[in-house]
Amino acid sequence: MEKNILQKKLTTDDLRKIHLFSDLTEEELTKILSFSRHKKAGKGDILFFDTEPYFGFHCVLEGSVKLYKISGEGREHIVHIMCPYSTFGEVPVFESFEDVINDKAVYPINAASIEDDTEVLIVSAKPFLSFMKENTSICFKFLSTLSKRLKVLNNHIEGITLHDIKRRLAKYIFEEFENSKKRKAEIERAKKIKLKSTDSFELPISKYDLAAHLGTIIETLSRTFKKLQDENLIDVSGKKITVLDLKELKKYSQ
Amino acid sequence: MEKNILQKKLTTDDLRKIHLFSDLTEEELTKILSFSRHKKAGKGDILFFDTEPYFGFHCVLEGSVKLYKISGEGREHIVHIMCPYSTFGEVPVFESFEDVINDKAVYPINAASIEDDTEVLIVSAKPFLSFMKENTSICFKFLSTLSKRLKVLNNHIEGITLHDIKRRLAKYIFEEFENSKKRKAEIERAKKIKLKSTDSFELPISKYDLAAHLGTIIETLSRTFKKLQDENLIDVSGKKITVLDLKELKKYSQ
DNA sequence: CGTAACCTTGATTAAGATCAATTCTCGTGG
DNA sequence: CCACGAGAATTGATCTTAATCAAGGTTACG
Repeated sequence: MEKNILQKKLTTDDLRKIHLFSDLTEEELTKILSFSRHKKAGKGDILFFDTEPYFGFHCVLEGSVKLYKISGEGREHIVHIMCPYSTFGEVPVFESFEDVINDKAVYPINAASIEDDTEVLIVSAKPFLSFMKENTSICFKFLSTLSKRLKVLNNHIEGITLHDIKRRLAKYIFEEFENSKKRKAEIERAKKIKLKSTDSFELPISKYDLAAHLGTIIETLSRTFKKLQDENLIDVSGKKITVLDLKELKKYSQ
Repeated sequence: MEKNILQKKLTTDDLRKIHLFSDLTEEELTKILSFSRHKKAGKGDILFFDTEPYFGFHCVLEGSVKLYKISGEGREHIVHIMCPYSTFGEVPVFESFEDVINDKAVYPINAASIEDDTEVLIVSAKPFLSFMKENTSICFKFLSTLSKRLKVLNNHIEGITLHDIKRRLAKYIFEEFENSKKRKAEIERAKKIKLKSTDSFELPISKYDLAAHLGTIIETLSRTFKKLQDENLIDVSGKKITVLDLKELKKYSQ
């Protein structure tokens, strides 16, 4: 089973699923494919690291990717967790066009896969910049993407600076629970089946990564899970979280 | 001295100083002026608050403005401090065009003036959106603005989550010192004069605001200033900071 | 010169990190 | 099928940082 043989060839249909490219024509997508490449990554594989010379922006096709910073002592803080069809590492493209052209741009953050069989698309920045000059409509998509990201970051900062860990965890669980319900409804709609309803969901990331995302460490996370459990808001069993009191959880988390 | 009489009329020259509008034609600037308004604010005056219905984006013309979040207990965290000619509150414009059109957008953060005689320009979002459809070149400016902001926020998160207060303060002082040197050089160039060289600068914001920006409180900030002073890195006298050991300060701050 | 806003300093407390020791879980190979 | 070991998660004891509470001191300004 040679991996290289299995590696599928990217098509314009793959690109079309990416929000950023959703309005482009077949011809435009083919153009983008011509300066893009495809990469597979196992759990923990680094896609790029902070201050590494910039090549281009990435897009998750399969699996998930964490964007994180590391302190001098090796402590990690996960700023973003990217899911399929979202782009990342675009900031340098727009921050300074000159720097990209002159190969002076660098990645502003670390990125690593957090799942096995993660697949990403890598779009080379320089040809993309000239592409964009002729296809300005894509600018609006980027503006929307970056604006949403800014809002997420704002909320992230708010959480870290103004709420304690219990609240942050409660908020994470509440939001992840709502997301899981949405995803489930999506599947039911797409496959026209009815899934059995449940108040449980699986944590999509490891507890280690969750701690690093909430700005804490795994021991504290463990204790905080227990506190929420002791208050009968949730039940924790491995990665399975059962929401016992959604109303209270929501109230508490905001 | 009636304030309304003194209030000067905005001209296209005022707009031209704003990076965002720097490439626009006289005609385009006049158009923008037609749906913009001018506002004066004293120290502490609120420009908009979190979740308030969205009207449009702002730009500092004079003075400075803080963007901040507040916790349930009233603790404040300053995410950004905006200086003249920088825009803020643009995120809702791009985050969802529909929400803006349907008057469903809200401001994502609080904004207040932190100086007396602050002046801001307020650009109405709806007419601006249609303006932008015909002037897509301005998109690139916005992309650049938002990208830079994302980078700043990333660094802000990094500081808050991975560095202790002493390091954060050292970094702030180092950067502010470098800024003050740049500003001074700028003035020398513009006015063709030679200012006497110095290792001092004035804190551009109150210590209260600085604490809220560094993610701490004023008592801790005071103690941290003292620590840096005891280590002979800086000297503090009111708002005047003298850098005694720039090399060490830089080394320590990163 | 009086008072309010701002800032500093000290004593105490609390949240969460660190260190250390188990326990749990799960995949692997005998 | 069980034993083993590695990585993940939990739990406890202790320590550190920074927040809180409380009291003075400075400065600026009418």
